[in-house]
Amino acid sequence: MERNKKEYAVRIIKILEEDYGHVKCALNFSSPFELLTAAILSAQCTDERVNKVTENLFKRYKSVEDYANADILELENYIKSAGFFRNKGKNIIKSAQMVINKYNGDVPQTMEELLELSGVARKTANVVLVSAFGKSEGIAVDTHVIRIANLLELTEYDDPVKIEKDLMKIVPKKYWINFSFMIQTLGRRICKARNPVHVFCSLNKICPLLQK
DNA sequence: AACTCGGGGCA
DNA sequence: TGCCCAGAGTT
Repeated sequence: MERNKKEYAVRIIKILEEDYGHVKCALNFSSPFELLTAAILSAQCTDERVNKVTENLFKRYKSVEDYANADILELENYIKSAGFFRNKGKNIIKSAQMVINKYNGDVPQTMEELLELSGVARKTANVVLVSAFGKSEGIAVDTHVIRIANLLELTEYDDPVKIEKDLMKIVPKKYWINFSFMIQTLGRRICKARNPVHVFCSLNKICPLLQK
């Protein structure tokens, strides 16, 4: 079963690479801490909306110190439209303080350390590792990945931790980074949670949903 | 395992 | 105007 699923996964990846092989992180940022901030904001929020928020946020706050010393109410005002802004504002400031106090101002580069930061769990940590540092200790699993991996019958159930473990067994390691980017892009643009655009889907020849 | 934490887009 | 989208933390 594992071998067949691996071959199936690679087939999917090869097809997706034709359309999405060049795709990178959808979040805008110009430093690791900006990416960390954007990634924290992206919880339960689309990347497009995060980019809208960070456009002004990144003009107002330039350094990790600026975030660590930020007035919570003022910062919250900048990030309101990303939703859950009271949690996220607190988390951004607390994470900035920890980056300064514990890591000398540099965003840490391991999963274990990133998970200690406020507002950072596995999905966000994976995003930071991949896009800020080009490292991957796992596969970023968001709702797009859950939906599409289940749809393609690569995985089952909806526990992101379990899905990530299963995908790490099925997807060859050299594809981990691109797999997330490509699936997320497909999920945002084509294979949406609602009203998927089957005609434009790269996978419409093999999608189990369309074979019945 | 179940709950809380908002706001924006679209019908 | 009400439904749906998108993760982390706490109990």
